[in-house]
Amino acid sequence: MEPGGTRAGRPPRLSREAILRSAERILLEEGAEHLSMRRLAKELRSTPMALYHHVRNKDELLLLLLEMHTGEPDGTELPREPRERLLAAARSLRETLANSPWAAAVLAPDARVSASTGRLVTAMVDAAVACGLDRERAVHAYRVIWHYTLGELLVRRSRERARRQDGDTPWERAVRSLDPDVHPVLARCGGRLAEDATTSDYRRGLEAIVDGLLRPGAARPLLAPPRD
Amino acid sequence: MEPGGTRAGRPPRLSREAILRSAERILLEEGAEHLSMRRLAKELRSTPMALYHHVRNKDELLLLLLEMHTGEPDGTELPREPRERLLAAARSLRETLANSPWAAAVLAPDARVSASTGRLVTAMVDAAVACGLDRERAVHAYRVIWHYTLGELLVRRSRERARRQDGDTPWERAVRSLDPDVHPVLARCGGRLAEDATTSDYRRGLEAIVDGLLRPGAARPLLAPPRD
DNA sequence: ACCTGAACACCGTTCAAGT
DNA sequence: ACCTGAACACCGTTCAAGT
Repeated sequence: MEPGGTRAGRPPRLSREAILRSAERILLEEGAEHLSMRRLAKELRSTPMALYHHVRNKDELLLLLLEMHTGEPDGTELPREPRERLLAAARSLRETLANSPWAAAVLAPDARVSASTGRLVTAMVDAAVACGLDRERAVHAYRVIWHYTLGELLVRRSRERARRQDGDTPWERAVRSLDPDVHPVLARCGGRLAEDATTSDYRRGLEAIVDGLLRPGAARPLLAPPRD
Repeated sequence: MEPGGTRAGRPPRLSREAILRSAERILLEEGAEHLSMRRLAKELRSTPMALYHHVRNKDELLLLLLEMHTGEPDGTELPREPRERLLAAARSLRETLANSPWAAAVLAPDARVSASTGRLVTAMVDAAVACGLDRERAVHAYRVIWHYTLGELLVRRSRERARRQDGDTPWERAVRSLDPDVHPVLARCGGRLAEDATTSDYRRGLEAIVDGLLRPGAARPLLAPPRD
């Protein structure tokens, strides 16, 4: 219903790009818990509602941020040998997510965004097929690895966060203040069993998982007879 | 500074127990996202601040709720054979967490509460030792299994939540509204790769992982020579 | 078309006061 | 000792209006 189409009305001062840039700065420098629409608007010397003109809502904003980071290929060359390829893709996935300090915060509420790292996911499924699994089993193998990787990521994150505020998350304070007589388990091991999860721990676990998924027995029929 | 010690001052109308009961009701009937101190106070026909007299803060409240559920032994008898015992303990852990619909919401922000299911955790470590792993490797094995279990739990939860609101989380709406040309990966597989994660998928994966962790090669020295 | 301001319906938590 | 009310410093989002 307009004459030329483009270039009508007031010229924009904000842009989706500028918004994403600012949001990323906040995430990196202040952490995911400080990213809010209001805070972001302040950062841009604008009002909360101006943002809603460039982004549908906060969820879309987070989605775009995740896509921005994981969308760009990370350049690592994957090896050709199938098993090594599977391992390398998994490690690369973990690293990609670990290197955006906020990815975990975005993933936690809705974990299936896993798919946004498509290149690595398909690499993993293909490598699993090349290892001799049928398609169904290959997808299953990918999912097992993804669950392991996500779990490791989230646990490690929560430990780091706790340590960063020198051991005084509200949660930790709460654990410490519990009466050990009434809550023996929590009080006793408030974190002990989750020692430092290192990269080499992840790798060791990953190799065990992959070996397990590729073991000869993996080819047996899916509906194993129930034992009793 | 008081005469008899006990029974001084105004008689309590609220109690920690009553608060926890109400909180659980809200969690079960309305979901974790509706549990707030204010909402809970309203439920109890009281004020937000009255709660703080019985509970240090919201974190402690969640902690107590988790402990309440996972503290009570779930009665399942674990088999004696070590490998089966390991598997059964892991499955039981998953079930315990899966059956409190809010456990995931509590775990997500700080995943190391894993420890609150102490009986199963120690059962797993002990079973791993009985399977022939040394102590260090047994703890590592437990952690690998825990990471897998947590990841699976969170992914499954997020799918269920999405489905419950017949496929219309804000997040999903955001994914759908993305321009597929600009964000090909997310738009293409917005959920496809994370099909229905079933209990049998979990079990299959768990068995593969356990077999991998217990494979003969697991006994080789931890610092394997780097391949190149 | 792009932006603003005020408003709605919420949060967790602190502080000073009441009984 | 237990509870209340008002207040502080926040949220995400909608709606009506301005330029």
